[in-house]
Amino acid sequence: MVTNCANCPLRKIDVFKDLDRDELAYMQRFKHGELKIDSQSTVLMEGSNSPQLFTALKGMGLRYKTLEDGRRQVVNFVLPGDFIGLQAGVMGEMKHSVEATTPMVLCVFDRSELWSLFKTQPERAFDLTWAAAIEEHFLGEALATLGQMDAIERMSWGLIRFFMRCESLGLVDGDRCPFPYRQQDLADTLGLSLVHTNKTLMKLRQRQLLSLEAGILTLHDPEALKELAALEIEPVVQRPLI
Amino acid sequence: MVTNCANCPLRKIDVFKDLDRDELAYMQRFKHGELKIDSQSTVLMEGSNSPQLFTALKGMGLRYKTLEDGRRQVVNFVLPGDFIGLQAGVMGEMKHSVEATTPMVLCVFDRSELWSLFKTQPERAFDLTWAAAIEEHFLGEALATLGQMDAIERMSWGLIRFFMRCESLGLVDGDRCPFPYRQQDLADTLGLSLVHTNKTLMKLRQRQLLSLEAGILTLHDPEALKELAALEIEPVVQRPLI
DNA sequence: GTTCGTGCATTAAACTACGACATAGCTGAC
DNA sequence: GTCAGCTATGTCGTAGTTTAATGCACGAAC
Repeated sequence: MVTNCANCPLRKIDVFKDLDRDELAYMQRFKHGELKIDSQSTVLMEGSNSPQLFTALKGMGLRYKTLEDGRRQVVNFVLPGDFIGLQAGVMGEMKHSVEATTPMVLCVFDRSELWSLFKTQPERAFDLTWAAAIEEHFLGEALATLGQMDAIERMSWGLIRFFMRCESLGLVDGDRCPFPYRQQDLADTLGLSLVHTNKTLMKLRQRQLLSLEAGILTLHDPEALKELAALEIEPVVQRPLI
Repeated sequence: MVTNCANCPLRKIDVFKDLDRDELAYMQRFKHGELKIDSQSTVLMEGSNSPQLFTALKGMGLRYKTLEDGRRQVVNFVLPGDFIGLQAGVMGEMKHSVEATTPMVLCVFDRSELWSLFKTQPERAFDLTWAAAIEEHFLGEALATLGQMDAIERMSWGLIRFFMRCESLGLVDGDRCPFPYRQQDLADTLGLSLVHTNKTLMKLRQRQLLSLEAGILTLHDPEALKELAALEIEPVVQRPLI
């Protein structure tokens, strides 16, 4: 456990960088531990009584909301380094859950420890807020996509965005990156039906812009895709705003 | 100026509560000042070189993104107490702007002061992060709305959400609240065309669920609207998560 | 006062992108 | 083998967009 936390990506993304040289003290202070979950298992983050916050360490998944009638909206893909849980429990209506699409390792720590973090480790708190700002920005962009763009634009946007996130995590090999999601997941991300998602993917494949099979996404022509996405996409900024 | 900051809503929403008894010191420490803008004027928040953060003090407006081809997505309505500016400048593609739809008063302070806030006033920093979490949650809900709901559901959701925000600010009089927006603004919020927005509004009016005229929104049957919005809406929580 | 212009709400008619449904193929699990 | 879950395509209906015309309030010019 402790050894695992030594190379905890929390540090990698600088959210808790330089926390403490003593790993044991780190564990104790934040009461955090490791949680392994299988592929396809879900973590429900109900209302404010979700006492825990997570950071994804390994694996991939997705974060989504469910409506009572079964409709599902994927809010974002979950990649290593992502901080999850703050956004739950603010208001109380839709169910907010995280599902692993590959085996995952999460770093868990107690929500009650958050306040002490702000008091004792302002730098880390600052980084955490910065992470929230990045997420907020991403959601605004997603909102514009669902509100204004058609199927092809949405698909291009979604796949490029995912690819670039992988890129910044060093998960890209040439023009290929892992993509452990089903077309249904993509549909629920982009606000399209499964069928239409499939057809849109086909169009892009036929235009030789990408291929998507066996959990591998390949972008043959990222530039053309960016054109289609109707926006000039810049890489994700990692550095703070001071 | 200083007197104006004495009843600065920053305190009201507890983001900067109990900052300093001395208003002058408050002003000096955060180099913040007052900015009055007319109705229909806009503030552009380009990339990371937007050096300022705002809090809305008085009036209403909207925060939106613009695509190169002119399409516009309203991200959220701006009401007194809203903290704006963190989300800009993280990545760099769509233009992010704020437009006043009534005369507004903003409280401005320097982005460079943010870091000192985290070091010296952890409680305020904590509240700020909490505010970001609320916003993040709202955006997730908006995303689910644009991705999964049809026109009537979207309209019901949007108007109820706005009404409840007004409620929590004490701006509601009976079943009426101010609504200083055009139908085009609503359309760009909900991802609908202007004509369809109009038709949808008409349907809801004919069902006696609401009326919307002369800048006043009246909800005759909030319960029925909540049913239509396909979600059980809870009031916005103001208290922190410790 | 009339006349024009401008901005917004309203309504109707033509067109289209997308969803619903149905069906079939493909793969791996058992 | 069968069964379950995912992908692939075709047809058709509809919820939505686009365009355009009308009305209506308000202000400026004269």
